[in-house]
Amino acid sequence: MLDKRYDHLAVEEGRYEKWVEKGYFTGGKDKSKPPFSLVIPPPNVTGKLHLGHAMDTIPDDIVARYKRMKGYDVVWVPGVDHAGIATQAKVEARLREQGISRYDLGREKFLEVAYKWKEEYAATIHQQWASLGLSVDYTRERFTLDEGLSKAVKKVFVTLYNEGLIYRGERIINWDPELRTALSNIEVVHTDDEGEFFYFRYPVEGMEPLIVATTRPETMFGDAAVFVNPKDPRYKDYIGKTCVNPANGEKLPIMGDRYVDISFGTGAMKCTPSHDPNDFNLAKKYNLPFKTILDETAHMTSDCGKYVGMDRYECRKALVEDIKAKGLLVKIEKIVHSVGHSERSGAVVEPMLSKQWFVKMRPLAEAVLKMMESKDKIHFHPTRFEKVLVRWMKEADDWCVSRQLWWGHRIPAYYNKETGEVLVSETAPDMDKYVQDEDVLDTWFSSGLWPFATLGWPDKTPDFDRYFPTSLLVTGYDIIFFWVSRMVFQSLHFTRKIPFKDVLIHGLVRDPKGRKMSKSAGNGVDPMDIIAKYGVDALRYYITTSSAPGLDMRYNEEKIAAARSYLNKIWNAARYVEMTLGDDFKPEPLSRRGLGVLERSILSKLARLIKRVENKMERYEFGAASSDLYSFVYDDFCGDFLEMTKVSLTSGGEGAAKTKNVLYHVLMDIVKMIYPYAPFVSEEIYLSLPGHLESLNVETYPELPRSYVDYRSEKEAKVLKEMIRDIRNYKSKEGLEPNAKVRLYVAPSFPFKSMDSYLSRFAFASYIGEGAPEKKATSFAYEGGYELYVEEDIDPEILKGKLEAEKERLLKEVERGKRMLSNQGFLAKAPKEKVALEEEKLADNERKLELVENRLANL
RNA sequence: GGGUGUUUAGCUCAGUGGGAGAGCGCUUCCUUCACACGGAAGAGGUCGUGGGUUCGAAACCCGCAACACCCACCA
Repeated sequence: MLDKRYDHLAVEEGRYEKWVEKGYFTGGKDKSKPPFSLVIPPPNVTGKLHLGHAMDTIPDDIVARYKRMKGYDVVWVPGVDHAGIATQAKVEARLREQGISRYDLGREKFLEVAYKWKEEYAATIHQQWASLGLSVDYTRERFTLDEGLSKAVKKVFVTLYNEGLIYRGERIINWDPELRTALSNIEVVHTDDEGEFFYFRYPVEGMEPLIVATTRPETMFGDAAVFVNPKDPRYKDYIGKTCVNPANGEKLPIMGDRYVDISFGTGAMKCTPSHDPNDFNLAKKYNLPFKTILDETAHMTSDCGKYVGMDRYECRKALVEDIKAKGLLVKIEKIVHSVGHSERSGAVVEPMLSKQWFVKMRPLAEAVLKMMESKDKIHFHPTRFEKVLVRWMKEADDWCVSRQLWWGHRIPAYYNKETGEVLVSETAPDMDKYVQDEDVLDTWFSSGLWPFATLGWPDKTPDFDRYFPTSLLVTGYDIIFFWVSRMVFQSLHFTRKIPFKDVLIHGLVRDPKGRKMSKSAGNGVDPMDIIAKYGVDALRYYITTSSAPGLDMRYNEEKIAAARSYLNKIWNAARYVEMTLGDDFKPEPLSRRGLGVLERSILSKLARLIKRVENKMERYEFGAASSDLYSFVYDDFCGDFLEMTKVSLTSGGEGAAKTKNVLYHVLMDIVKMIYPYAPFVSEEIYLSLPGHLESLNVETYPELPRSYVDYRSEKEAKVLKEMIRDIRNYKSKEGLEPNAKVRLYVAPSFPFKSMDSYLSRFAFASYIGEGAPEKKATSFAYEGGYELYVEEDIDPEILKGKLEAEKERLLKEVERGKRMLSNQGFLAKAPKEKVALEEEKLADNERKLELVENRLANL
């Protein structure tokens, strides 16, 4: 028997561990079932899970649990991501607190520390998966740095290299001077920062000085030229001349190129080939010299004269002062411009000329574009996110994959110590002769292999054969570029298959004011706190039902409380059913034979509900599915059926037994349908009901044949409900006590006459009769087309007012119906069923109107 | 400079080519034997704005506005 209160702590306690022990989440036990597979978006081993992880994993879990019930062999692969740069940054920060740098430790020692860190956080993540109730298959758990993934990474790197799709080259890359590593373009976050625009005078022999504006004076030591637009009349005569660099007195050629925007700044632009991607291109075009003037920590190199060793900003300040002293500073303007920051360290990214490894994107991207135009494309939900993938694939530049980090997959490239010859190989060569590349790969390089490498690729494993491509991926729109795109092209290239058939995209959880949640802003919410306070089932329900797919949601604690109230409602309904059934209840198979109207009605609604919910679950529309279920639970089941059945139950006998059986089956089906959302509380209820299996985890999804659909019974039940409501309303408005006795007469044609016991119990309407009412009674006409006569006297004025209002309403309805039905366009073009429906409504309203008018006339 | 999304009840948000919805909040009433994490009744909305398509538009199309986000090398 259930406790009086739904206590989420008691309900959740120890349950998950039991499920895992029983192996309910282990896939592949029954290969006769169709496979359904997913991979978890592997969380970074950088810290605790946040609400974003809940958004990733709870929908996965709902689908996994639903699919198991629907008879699929579900495999959900869990795992964690080493998260190269993010983790290394954290580990280094922790070391720094102890006054140690990674260089003090050296590579090997540092990796030991990092592995310990990984173990620590992986343990936390496991705990939190348990708290969230994720039905992942731990027998298949993976880690991006484990042996299998490492093998896959090497294989992919070497193959791409041999195919000419990975190359090593000197390019302008984004350099994080704090973490001292290269970054890919998408790891750079641009923000509009306030800065200064410095206007300097560049002396030109025999002419007016050229005024050049820059936001980055310190890079002037690396300048190779000054450019103007050849179409710019102001500077026509300058092209071909030389000017003097105010920073170091060196002569710079003045050159013309149409790249220069005449309207921007002064129309004259300095060119720093080694520290700006555009300048790099210009320098290549005109064969200008490259000079690197910043080191890996963004301090000035020896090419910068007396400024050597200064930090870039220190240098900027000092240099501007010096130029000002020389009288070559024209002015300083405040500007807001876009500045690139490292996604991880926040440091201002320095564009630097550097030798790095790149993945050649065009051929790989083209394959994705072709796939997305084919019949076998990946289906995104909502579909608009397909455009995000496609756009990025159209624009993707070559991907810089080498990182000057230690935590990650070391690049399988080896350099001959003597000749410098490059050898790229899955197996290490003779290390006496060769030295391995120091760098590791971008963490997304391995994440990009996740769906197939976790299933065994490059080996031909039974899992890979059976479960790949995976069925569904759930992730946020913010990592379509980072992750989804990489998985897609790697998968297409190496397995010739898409990595997943469906992608369900979710939005971000924001704070109540709509701001992004972040640690620094201190507005984050720890899901574990929510779970402690409201229970994980409430959190799961909230996460999956409180917004439309793909849209951001604002964190709203009230909704979590509401979710909890809902679960509490189901809990108490179950408690009532249990109490009602009694100890000796034995569930019988359902049958429609001998059921009363209310039973037939609730089963009819249930049959239709199951279909609707199922359709929505199949389309991953959890919000829509649960709102159907919600109104069934609240209104149809708790509000109407539970209340009404109190009548037939108290009457005892055959009818009561049948009602009990229906109560039991409807509740069971509700519990099964709520299970994917709220597995803990539903399991508790399920196990307390008779006729259960060992766990809901091995149950099947509810089914109720179409033959249970019975609109007539639904209508009859509805009329009963309306009559009760009307009578109660009526009494309340007339100032009668709720239990005032009233008498009912219905017309001989009234179709639903089997309701007297219900009316008596819920409306104290003691009698249903036919024919002419007693003379002294006061009458009122109601929506359902019946009449009520009350024995007590009623103020005729109040009654009149009420009738007038009703008449008013009905007149409008009738008018609307008539207007529609006299519209030739409507009659000609609207669907037949719609027209018929309107005709029926009109007739109904006209009949009611007549009743009301008669009443008024007789007052 | 491109692109996307949002705009619906006081708040947070669903919804969808055929009569405006939920939760919370608010008003009135009720601790009656599942549940006060409850029940009953109720107030509250020109569905951002201007056009168009349609028999019919809050929904579809076009423009506009506000807000949010993404992409892009404006020195």
